[in-house]
Amino acid sequence: MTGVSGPVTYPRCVRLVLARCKVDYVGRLTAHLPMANRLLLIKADGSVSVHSDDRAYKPLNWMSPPCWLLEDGDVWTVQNKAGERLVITIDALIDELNHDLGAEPGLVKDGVEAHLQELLAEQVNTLGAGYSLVRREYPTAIGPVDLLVKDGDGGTVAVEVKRRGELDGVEQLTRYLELLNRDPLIAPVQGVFAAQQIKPQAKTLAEDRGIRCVTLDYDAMRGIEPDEFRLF
Amino acid sequence: MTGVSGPVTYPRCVRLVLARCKVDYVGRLTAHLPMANRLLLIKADGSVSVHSDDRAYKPLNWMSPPCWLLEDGDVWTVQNKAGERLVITIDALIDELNHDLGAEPGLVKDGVEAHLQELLAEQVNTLGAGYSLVRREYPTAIGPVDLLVKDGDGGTVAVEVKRRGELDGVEQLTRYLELLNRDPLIAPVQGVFAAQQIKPQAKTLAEDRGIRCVTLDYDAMRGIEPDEFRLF
DNA sequence: ACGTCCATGTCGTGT
DNA sequence: ACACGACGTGGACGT
Repeated sequence: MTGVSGPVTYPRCVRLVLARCKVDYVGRLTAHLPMANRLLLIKADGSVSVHSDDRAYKPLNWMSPPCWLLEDGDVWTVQNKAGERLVITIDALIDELNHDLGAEPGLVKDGVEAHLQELLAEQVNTLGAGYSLVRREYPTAIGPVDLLVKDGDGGTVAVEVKRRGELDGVEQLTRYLELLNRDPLIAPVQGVFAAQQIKPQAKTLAEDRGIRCVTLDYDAMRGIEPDEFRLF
Repeated sequence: MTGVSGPVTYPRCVRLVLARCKVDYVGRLTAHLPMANRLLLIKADGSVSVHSDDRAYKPLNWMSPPCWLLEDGDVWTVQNKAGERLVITIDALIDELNHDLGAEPGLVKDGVEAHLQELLAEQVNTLGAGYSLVRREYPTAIGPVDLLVKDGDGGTVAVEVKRRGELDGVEQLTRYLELLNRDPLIAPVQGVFAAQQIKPQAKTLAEDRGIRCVTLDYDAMRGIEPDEFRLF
């Protein structure tokens, strides 16, 4: 009805609306939803998502924060700074539920790539006798190498760590190796592709390029003391 | 042409539950959510997702269909065939809302990569005078090349079409070119990287590898008749 | 079932 | 702001 201007504070409330509506999105692409019953989920972060009763957790349409919802009668317009627009036209409200959920303590994860890398950094001799860590996230012009290590003979080795080893990871390591091997101060650099699971194509491509593949056992690694402690 | 997924009828209801709960996921990784108020969204497709009041449309935890929800008192266990488990322990139910949304007519999209590829296939002379289409999705052992075309001199050209041109796309085209150029019947094959927007690094890498970069204007292409019609 | 690739990917991190 | 890489990526499509 009336235009809203100035700073908008979101109610600390999740808002669930069941409504018969149609939706149009114009942004990175254009998309249209014909009139039908849907769930509109408006979160305290300002996000709006339009759900049907399928597609798992993915909405049919959505707008991510930061964005702004303007309710003008039965036309709800959600817009972001980039000019993307989500226009929801309400034909009929079916039901609505609001509630303040309070603070979210946060999700705790274990077993992501960072943990693998951390464990392998502590246990580089998993890769071979006499191996030692130079550093994690070794910086290069095209991004950091997961682990830079020395083998038993003092040769340099670049290690790419993945949970799941696929083609992309091999390409990534290949780019690093190309770059590192152009530097006469550090060349020659060998490559190691280390992952919990390595897809056959990735293994083939890697070995075709002279990259050694190592399969990691996260549970075993988690149970093993760091290299330093094992010296005693 | 249009991304229409036909209407699907589900017999059940969307179920919205506000509850104080804790959640544990054990599967591809392990994750834990301490006790707090959350939105549980159970869809007719069987999916379960646990939302806080932020994170845009992404749930904190979820299980995708096909999966099965077992409610045993205040302990809800969702499980899939791979043995991944989501255990939701309910401390208190706050509110609940159920409704049969009925059939979803389906989302219609316009402007995805497939449309770009389709338009460029009709207008290959955008790439150069005398260019002609051999075929879309030209099959190779490592996947289909978006467009295979002939240039004005009868030389073969492999085209990779992207909405946004990034490094991955260049790597992808490079793999195709390597493979195609090993086949004496078709070699030499030139590469063209065509996208609505090409990132500077992708452009640099592509041109370093002798791949030509072409920026596409989707709106303009949509307004242009196919090559065949323009011959008259 | 596996491989490949697109996605309004989203999200964090470092520059 | 941009670039880069991880993600329980998810999902579609082809073999």
